[in-house]
Amino acid sequence: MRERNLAVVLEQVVRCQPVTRARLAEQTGFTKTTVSNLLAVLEGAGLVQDGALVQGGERGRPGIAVSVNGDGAAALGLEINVDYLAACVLDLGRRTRYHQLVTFDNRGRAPEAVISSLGRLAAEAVAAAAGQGLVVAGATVAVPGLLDRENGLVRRAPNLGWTDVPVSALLRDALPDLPIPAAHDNEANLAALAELWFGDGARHGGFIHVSGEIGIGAGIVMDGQVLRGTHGFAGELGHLVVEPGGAPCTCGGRGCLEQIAGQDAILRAAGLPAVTATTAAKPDGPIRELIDLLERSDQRALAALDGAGRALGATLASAVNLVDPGAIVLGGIFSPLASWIRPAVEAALGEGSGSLRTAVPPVVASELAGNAAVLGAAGVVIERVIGHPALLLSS
Amino acid sequence: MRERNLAVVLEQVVRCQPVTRARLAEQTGFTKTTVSNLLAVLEGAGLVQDGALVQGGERGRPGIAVSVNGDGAAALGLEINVDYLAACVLDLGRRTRYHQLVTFDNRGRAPEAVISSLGRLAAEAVAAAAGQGLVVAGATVAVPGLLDRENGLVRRAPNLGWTDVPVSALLRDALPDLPIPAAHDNEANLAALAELWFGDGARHGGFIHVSGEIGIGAGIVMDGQVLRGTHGFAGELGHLVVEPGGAPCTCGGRGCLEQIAGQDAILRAAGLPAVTATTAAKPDGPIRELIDLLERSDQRALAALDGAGRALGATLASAVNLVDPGAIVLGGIFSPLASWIRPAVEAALGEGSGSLRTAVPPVVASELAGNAAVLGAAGVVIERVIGHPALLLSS
DNA sequence: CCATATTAGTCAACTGTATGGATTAAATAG
DNA sequence: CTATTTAATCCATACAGTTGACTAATATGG
Repeated sequence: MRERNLAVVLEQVVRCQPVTRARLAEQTGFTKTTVSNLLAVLEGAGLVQDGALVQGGERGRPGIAVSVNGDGAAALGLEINVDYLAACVLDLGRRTRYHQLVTFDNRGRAPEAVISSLGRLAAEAVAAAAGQGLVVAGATVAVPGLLDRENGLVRRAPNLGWTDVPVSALLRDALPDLPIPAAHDNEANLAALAELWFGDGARHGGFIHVSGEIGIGAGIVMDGQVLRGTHGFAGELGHLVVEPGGAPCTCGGRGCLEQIAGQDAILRAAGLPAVTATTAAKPDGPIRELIDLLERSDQRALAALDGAGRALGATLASAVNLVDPGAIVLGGIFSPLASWIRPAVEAALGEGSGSLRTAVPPVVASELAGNAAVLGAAGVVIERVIGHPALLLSS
Repeated sequence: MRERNLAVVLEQVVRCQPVTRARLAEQTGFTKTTVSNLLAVLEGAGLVQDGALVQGGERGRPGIAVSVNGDGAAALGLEINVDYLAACVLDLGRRTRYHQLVTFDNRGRAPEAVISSLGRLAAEAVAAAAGQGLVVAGATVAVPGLLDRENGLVRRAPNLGWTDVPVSALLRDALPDLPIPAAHDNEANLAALAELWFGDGARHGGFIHVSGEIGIGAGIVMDGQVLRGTHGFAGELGHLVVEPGGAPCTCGGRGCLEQIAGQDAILRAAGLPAVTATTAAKPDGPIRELIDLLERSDQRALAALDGAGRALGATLASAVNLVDPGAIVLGGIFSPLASWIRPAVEAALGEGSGSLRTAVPPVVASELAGNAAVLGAAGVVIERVIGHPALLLSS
């Protein structure tokens, strides 16, 4: 019971950053006494902090501003991707306190070796956090693959060549004991959640985050949660059929979106060499080249993006009819390409989604781009801490 | 706190129908004393009942079987449709205790008049329930239209010709005071929930319930909840595009599924006269005629269903890739037509959904058919009672 | 057949947690 | 400087679930 109420108060503090105890009591329905008691516990755990005096209304005693303690607990976000490893540390105020990305060709490397490297990266991050007075409360790893949440396995990560790897268990060994045990989740889902927590996805209620990487994935966020599906395979936007009977796809189907609007397809259509694996929106790389062409108004490149955008928009129209999102967020490689691809997406989306609804959801570009997954991973930990502050009481 | 714990215990009782107090204590984590106390409260409210002795393990004192009181509280489900009104009463054991359907052409009738008729039907149902010793705890109305849950309005019910009707508020006036205030919800969503609660939808984890009526709708159930979407418009399966550039649809698009696999389209393709409004799967009616043709192996009718099934399957493939359901449930008119339409649906579904996933979800026919919506409406009330038993304590 | 082990359920005292009302603290208004 | 208003805390009370002992009802085994 205490647990739940601690969470309620902490959530409220997070939502209304500097709040007085009196206002918290109003909002949560607890008495002022109870709020004070609960806050005392949270303060003891280093989660909240008293601040300056705040003049609430007109007259009367000013209240004490309570806010989240940005120098207490911290969250470690990790990411394994095809050609890099990344780590970041966020404090409870959701500010980035540390960020590191090391290029690394992980294809074919043994999972244990990769996780060992990741463990070193994580240890550095924990040390850096400690140097800033932060205590890392937990960690989450973003992995590009399908996972089995029941057994804590990464079932298949085709681009890494992994099968049935217990990533979080391995990481738990590599990392010093954390109050919140290490976990892993799908990269696309975490990127979508990052958009919810750190981007402006929250303003739209629910949304679909489209992440273009090697394939095209989508994270569907509704009611503050990712739609995972029965087996955790939801969001396979890239394999919706755009051209019935079109080009064959690796999935066995024909005319999949991925074959038309995927990274390789776009590059090819723009006359650039396709790459087998690459990171979305990295400062250098083939996308940079593509953007150079686009900025020079290269006709072929512009046409490539128009075609991809139309296909993407048509597919998204199906998704909009099914899921009714409040917005479409373009992430991954689509984020830096947004200015060129958005018009076509919006046009096709408008045509395809019935006029029954009042308005077609707006199409916006993600501001997080390539960092979305790591941020989302750290965000998961933050949410855990906020939802279960009791986990940090023992320390 | 009491509220929550009462709900926890009651939920557990519902799940494991005849259970002893000792087993409940194990399952819920409460102590035996607490379980006894909570059960005493629930028994006082007429929600649970002690039964016969039960020999639990090998030796030792036998336990007392606790089960849901089927003769205490009851749920009233109502339905407004284009050409009929329906009511049903379910007890907490989920048995149907009363069921009534009156044919009624509701098109063009004033909402107030319709709800007044519905109120009479509801009053009869309440009286019939009382005659069986049941006390109706609450009611929910199924309405064929888009609704605004924030303000409790039916925003648009095109087939009824309604706009912005406060259905539940009107019904609250028409019905005697109920412990749980009357509510309304979308027909398609309630049908999907009925499949979850009364059909075998629960076995599949999450599923998509396709209800063919005049249009084609879908209720997407995941994690025990309907996916509503940001504006409540989710599940518009009928307006996914199957034939880009195909026949124009009422929604403004072209080549929508509804124009190929909707009731009118199927009837037309089978050489039967189209009807503007009709009830899914009613014993008589055009669907009956179609089934007669099919049973006589009429080629044209068979071809019509094959075509519709292929289109439906192709569309569902998109939905499967996006949402990853554990099953596809064919409801509405598709339920009685399942034997003829399922093969084509499965074939198209198999082709369209990528081989990334282990298995294509099974396609099954709903057993509830036309009654799904009313049952779902009553089910909502049952779930409310089980989730908030405290609401019935005052009485 | 009776003692013992085993399981189900209840009773009485205890503990933790939130509530309610009164109290202290700190500001503004007149 | 006093009255008023708002913020936060203190203390006694009530509620709810836990703990451990106790009674009840069955099966096992000598």
